[in-house]
Amino acid sequence: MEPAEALLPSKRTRARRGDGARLREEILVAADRLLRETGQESNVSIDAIAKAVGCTAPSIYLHFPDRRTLLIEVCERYYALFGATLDAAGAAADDPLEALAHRGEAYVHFGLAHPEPYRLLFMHGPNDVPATQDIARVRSISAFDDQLGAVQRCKDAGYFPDGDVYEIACALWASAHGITSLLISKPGFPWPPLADFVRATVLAHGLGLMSHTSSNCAHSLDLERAPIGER
Amino acid sequence: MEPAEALLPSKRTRARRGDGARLREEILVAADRLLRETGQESNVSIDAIAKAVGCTAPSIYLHFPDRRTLLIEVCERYYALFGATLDAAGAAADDPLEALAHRGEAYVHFGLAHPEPYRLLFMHGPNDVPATQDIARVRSISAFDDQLGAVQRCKDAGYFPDGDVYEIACALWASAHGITSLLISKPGFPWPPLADFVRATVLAHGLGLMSHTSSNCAHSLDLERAPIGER
DNA sequence: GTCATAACTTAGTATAACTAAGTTAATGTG
DNA sequence: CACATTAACTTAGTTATACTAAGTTATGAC
Repeated sequence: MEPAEALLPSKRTRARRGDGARLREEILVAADRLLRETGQESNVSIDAIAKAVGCTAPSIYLHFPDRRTLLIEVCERYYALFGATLDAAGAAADDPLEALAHRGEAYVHFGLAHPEPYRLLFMHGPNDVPATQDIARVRSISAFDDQLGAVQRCKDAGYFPDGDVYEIACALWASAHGITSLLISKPGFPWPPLADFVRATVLAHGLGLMSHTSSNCAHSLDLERAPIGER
Repeated sequence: MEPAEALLPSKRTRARRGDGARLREEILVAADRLLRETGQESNVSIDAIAKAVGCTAPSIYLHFPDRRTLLIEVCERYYALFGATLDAAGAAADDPLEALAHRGEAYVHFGLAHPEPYRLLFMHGPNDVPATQDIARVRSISAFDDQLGAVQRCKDAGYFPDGDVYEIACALWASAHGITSLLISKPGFPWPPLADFVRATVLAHGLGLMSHTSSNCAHSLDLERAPIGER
């Protein structure tokens, strides 16, 4: 029998050999809890996490290179469910354009339900965390390829005959992101009702690109794919 | 004659009485220079500013309550020109819908030309700086009222007969913001060409909301004004 | 038992924002 | 023109932060 265990709140027992990942997981869980409870990334300090876990601060650096990378991993866990959520929302509609609107609404709602993760993943500066610049990861967490599919189904149904699927997917992403991020940044602004806000954007694209030939506007859209974004 | 002036790089002479604002101005200029030179808000520390100005760190707190408020003021100076820039871009077009597209392009270009100011003013968290939540200031720096006017001119020209001007203005702002902020956040992503990107969004709104009555989509837009944004 | 080493801790550095309390010098007043 | 007032600024510090160097503990193979 080991000596009387102290009754201190969170005295961790050292992990078994080969089970070092246990602490790693506890760190992620604690950081997530702190993020949700405090609602602000800045409150999730290394010391706060260590205290919550019951280990010391330097132990965290055995499992994560730095604080930001740790936080990004916490946030990315939320977005593991993101694609499935959007798909489920889209599947509830028969019409593919309607499905696109549902996906857009679901996108915004998901972002608003988890504002700080959204902010860290999609509203950072270009040099904040290298991981957030990895294109494959960006495509993955934003469910971009699913979005391409959803737009393609619209095109297949005849919705935007002259539109470029890739560009429309980007434009709709940008719109949904714009709504989400503005609502997160400026919650006090008198925004229109959210559902109509999203729907108007999606339907505008759907209808506008449909009636493209009847345009009374001087310029055609002449869409083309770009290899890389230019400043 | 005063004793031999040291030849140190930036030995400030104390301001005259009643001219305390001189240091304030020098601080703003120096912070702006640092922001542009380093390209990252995090590099513009109080110490760095003080060193650049040639004063000591605490002197800065005689003129600004905290670092973030100071930085916001630096950024807002950029956006003093914003409204005029958008107006100029819009004035170059005859057709009001075309003008709206020009405004959108100008919006994105301005943001990309000054990414860090844009980021600090429009991509922050809700609790970062109180000043960024002031609705009047938000309307002012984003040139929202001008945008309302530009949308109204489209409606007057018959562009979106069933559309709500306020909601369309918000939607177009969100789209332009979405493009701008995603390009800032994810510069490595293979975005479509910027001009077409913006144009497609604006024209989609213009054309889509025009052809509203001919919609083959089940739902009408039934737009209505909201008093305040709900989560 | 013993020993290699995975899993941690102790003690510290560096840099950041911000503050308390003092000093310097410009200027209105006698 | 002395001199008191006080705006304008400094010196010296506190606290909080991310992160590191170097040590210690205990697990489990032998």
